[in-house]
This record gives sequence, C-alpha cells and structure tokens, in this order.
Amino acid sequence: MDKTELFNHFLAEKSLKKTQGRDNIVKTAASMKGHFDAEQLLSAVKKKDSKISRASVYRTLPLLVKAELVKESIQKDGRRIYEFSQGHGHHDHMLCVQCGEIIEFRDDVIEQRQKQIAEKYNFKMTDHRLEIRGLCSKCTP
Amino acid sequence: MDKTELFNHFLAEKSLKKTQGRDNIVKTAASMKGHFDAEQLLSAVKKKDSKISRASVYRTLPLLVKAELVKESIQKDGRRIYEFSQGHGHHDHMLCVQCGEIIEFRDDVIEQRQKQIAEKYNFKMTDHRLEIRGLCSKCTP
DNA sequence: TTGCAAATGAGACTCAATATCAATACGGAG
DNA sequence: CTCCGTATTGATATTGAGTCTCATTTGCAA
Repeated sequence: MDKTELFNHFLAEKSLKKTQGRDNIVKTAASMKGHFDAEQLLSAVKKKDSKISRASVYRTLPLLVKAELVKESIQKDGRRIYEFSQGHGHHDHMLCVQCGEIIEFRDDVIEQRQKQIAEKYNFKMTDHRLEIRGLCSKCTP
Repeated sequence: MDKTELFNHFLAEKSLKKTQGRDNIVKTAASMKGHFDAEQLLSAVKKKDSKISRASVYRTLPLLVKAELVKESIQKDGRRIYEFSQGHGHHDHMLCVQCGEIIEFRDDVIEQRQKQIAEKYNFKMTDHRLEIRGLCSKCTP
C-alpha cells in the first residue's frame, strides 16, 4: 500500500474527504527530498496546481503529521521544518548554524535513557526532540 | 562578582555601552523566577522603568544570552522561552502539553553520549537542546 | 441526481520579532 | 568637567509565519 493510499485510508477513518488538493499535497510531500517547510511545500504543489492556496497546505500539513506520513522536525529561525517519513524511523538532528545543513542520527542509548527519565518523573512521553547545534565538518576551520 | 557586574564586564569587552536600560533589564531578568518570554520580561522591566521600549528588551536579550547570563530554553507556541542562568548548569526540559509545566532534568549519560555522537560526525557542538513532550504526572489520567 | 456538510481559495488578520529613524545619552578626548 | 561623535533608545512601522473568515465550490451518501 503506497503513501497516497495510506493517506486515503486515514481520511476515510476520520470521515474526511478525499480531495484533489489533498491528493496533490501528499504526492508532492512524498516527492520532497530531505527537509522542507510549509512555504517550500506550497511552491512545489503550485507547480502542479497553481490554484492551490497557502491555507490548504497549512491545513493539510497537520493531517499528514497525524497520519504519520510526515514528521515535524526541528525549528529553524522560527520556521517549522518537516520531513516526509521515508520509513527510516525516529532519528534526531544536528543543525549546522553556518551552512544550515541538517544531519540525521539515531542513538539507541539516548532513546532508552529518555524513556527511563520520563518514567522516573511519571511523565508520559509522547514525543521528543534532540537537536545538536554547531558547525558541521565542512564549516569547521 | 555578581551578575550585573558580569554583564558590565561583558559590555566593556565588546565596547558596548553601559546604559540605564540595559542595567534594568539584567537586574529584572536576574529576579525572574523560572522561565519567561520576552513580553513577560518587558512587563517586569516596565514596573521599574515605564518608559522602557519593547525593542530594547528584544535587543538586550541576545546580549544576555551571549554573556551567558540567560539561556534560550525551549519554544512554546512559537514563542521563545528564556531562563536566567542560576548557575545550576546545563539541563534539559520536559514540557507538559496539557498544563504547560516545564520540568528540568539533567542526565550525564545523555550529555556524554551527545559529545561522542558529535565527535563521530566531526561536528563541533556549540549547543544542544533536548525536549521531551508529553503529559506530566498531574495531567496523566 | 440532489442536497448539504466539508473543503477550498483569497485575502484579512494575529502576534512575535525585527527594522527604521529621529532624538537622546554614554563615555573618551581634551 | 565639558564637549562631541556615536551607540543606544523609544516609538512605531514592517515583516513573516501561521491562523482565521467567509463566500463559493466540491465530495459523497442517500
């Protein structure tokens, strides 16, 4: 079952309507390489459907997140950054403050440790975000 | 050497001027308990100096961050949250999405692990932020 | 096919944060 | 201590991401 179909199922489950706009948005999101923000997605969708409105993209993004097709990634200069879930599971990010590159990594020790900490505080973790800022290897003098 | 004096040294080093406004802002920031955003700091400073402008607070906050007297904490509803560095060192945050409570914690295993990860990628870490979202013990059904 | 609720497009609106700019105040030179 | 150039300030305009509104359109169940 491909991503578009998954989204259709999601819509059906929630009694939401399958529309041309939503379809274009999922398809486009799925074709985005790497990380993107709402405006970038909007421009991309506009290439297929120049009539799509900013509001539709902003309205559909949370749906894609709920459907787990898209993940909210880090925040960059106050902008929300997203990424399409390519099935490669949870990971964290390093952000180069110089060139803006985003490097993904995953560390099970940290993952495990977070669970333990949440438990210790009786905190029911639904989400977590680890962001390392600094200079990537290319930008280090 | 107290915090205000530290800031004066910072200003001198950077050839910035010591002004009444900046002084009120540091002193007020130092008196803030827990986490605060720019608007809260502004209202607090206004109690001492009703003429202080929003711009001055927004201009001074980055200075306080550079002087390491204030830390940028998490983002909450698109607002930037700060906290005065009470000398209790680095820590991370859990944010209750229900009641908004912010719980601080510190875990050396995670800290250590982050360093190792950054090294592995030849990434020069300057800062990092771990944010666990979910429900605090009070808000868990 | 029809009826009506859901969804859309266009643009107004919000709100944090930044930029502008004339007036003011700091602090080094004298 | 006084004067002067420049950093800083206050007031306000502007930006920009994100949200809201509402008349119009569209999907879909009957």
